Amino acid sequence: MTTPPTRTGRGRPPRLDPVRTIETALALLDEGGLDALTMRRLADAMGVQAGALYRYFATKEDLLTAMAERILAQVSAPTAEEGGSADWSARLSALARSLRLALLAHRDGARVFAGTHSTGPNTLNLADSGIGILRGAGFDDADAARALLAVVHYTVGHTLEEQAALSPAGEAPAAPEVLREAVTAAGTYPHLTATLPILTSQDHADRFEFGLGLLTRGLLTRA
Amino acid sequence: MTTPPTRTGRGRPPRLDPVRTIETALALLDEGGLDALTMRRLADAMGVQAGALYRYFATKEDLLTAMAERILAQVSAPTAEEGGSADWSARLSALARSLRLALLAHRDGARVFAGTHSTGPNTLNLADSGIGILRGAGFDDADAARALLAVVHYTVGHTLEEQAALSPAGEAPAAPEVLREAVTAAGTYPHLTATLPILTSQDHADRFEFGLGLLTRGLLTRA
DNA sequence: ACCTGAACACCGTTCAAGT
DNA sequence: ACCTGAACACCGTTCAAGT
Repeated sequence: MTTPPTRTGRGRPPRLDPVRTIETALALLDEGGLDALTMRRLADAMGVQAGALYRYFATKEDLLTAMAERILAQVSAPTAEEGGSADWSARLSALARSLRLALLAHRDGARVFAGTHSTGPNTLNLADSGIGILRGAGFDDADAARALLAVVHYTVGHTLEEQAALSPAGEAPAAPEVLREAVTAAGTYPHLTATLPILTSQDHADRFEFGLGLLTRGLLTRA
Repeated sequence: MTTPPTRTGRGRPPRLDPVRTIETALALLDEGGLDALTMRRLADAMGVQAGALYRYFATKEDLLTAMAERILAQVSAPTAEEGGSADWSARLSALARSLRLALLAHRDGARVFAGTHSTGPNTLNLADSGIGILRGAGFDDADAARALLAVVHYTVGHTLEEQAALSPAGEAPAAPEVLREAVTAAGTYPHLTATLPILTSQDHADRFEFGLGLLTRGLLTRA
């Protein structure tokens, strides 16, 4: 209890360890968004010179990949009771919802995820359990894999847009206003005009559920 | 025929016009990808100093938005004979395929599209005709709008991934190798192991069609 | 009106040198 | 082994001044 914090080797303990660095980077992400996350600012926050970061991350992209992997730690693979007994479509939906929430948990989380290609355990677990749900439901390998990819791509595409509409945080006139303006000004978009209330709605959860429902019901016709 | 090119006003004609600037920017995008497209390099290509670009585009983001709008010019709204007589699900699928191809027509096209929010005519036409197809099929306003958004989000998510796997162009070991390595090394991903051939397949058109089929068949159960 | 020149406040990355 | 200091080769953006 009174041991100095993390004194694993001899020599003086490094000021920089990858785990703390990734967590600090996520904190900076939440504060200022992806564009404000620079190697220099991260180094500052870690009390170190910028060049020192490169002993643990070869490039900024490597750092971002590690961040994406860390973000997916919040995805709960539904092997537990919550989804273990439910039917396959409910379990697949739960996985997709969990992915969306994990991405939403950090500012620009979807951008970080979409811009990297992690092959870490959290990422692979997500994919493995998703495909497992579908194979367990009787889908063949090709259908199970392609269906999981479709669900992930939809989820990322949706959340990317959801966070883009969210990130400006009160700078510009905000997307809905701009769209309403453009549509009404032109006057040549009857279907956009009719659906403007839905298109400018901020009920992103509802939107997400609708698309997710299409995918799972489409899958159901194949089962 | 012998008139000097584009002599519309008096005074000397500007060296910089927005249309040529956007086209040059797209050419630079195709050459080096999004990360290599800088305002300075674009200025160079236009034979001008970097600051001069700011008379026509307030920020780089504005330029990127104009590029996204230009990219969508290749999307053919299926009001013509190709899709005019087909049923609504075929027409909606044709629109989605057309969007994917337009994004694929430029390097990092999906990234440019996903990172911007154009309200130009090409963008609005795409959305209006998509929603129009669905309303014409009998869907109510809410369902038509949310279905079109789902299709667009899926298409963007898919194409983002498709181009990410494509862009490196032979630098790193390429995504499929890395994935195979990570999965086989861990040995704890039975479903990934079983579906590795599909997951590492490069038949992106097939993958896209599968997800698109899920969405349209899911929609069919609502019609 | 349109563009130049030059600056401001930054970037990611590398690498000899220190401790 | 781990980090500093300092540099290299860039960025986006602004703005007085020229023509």
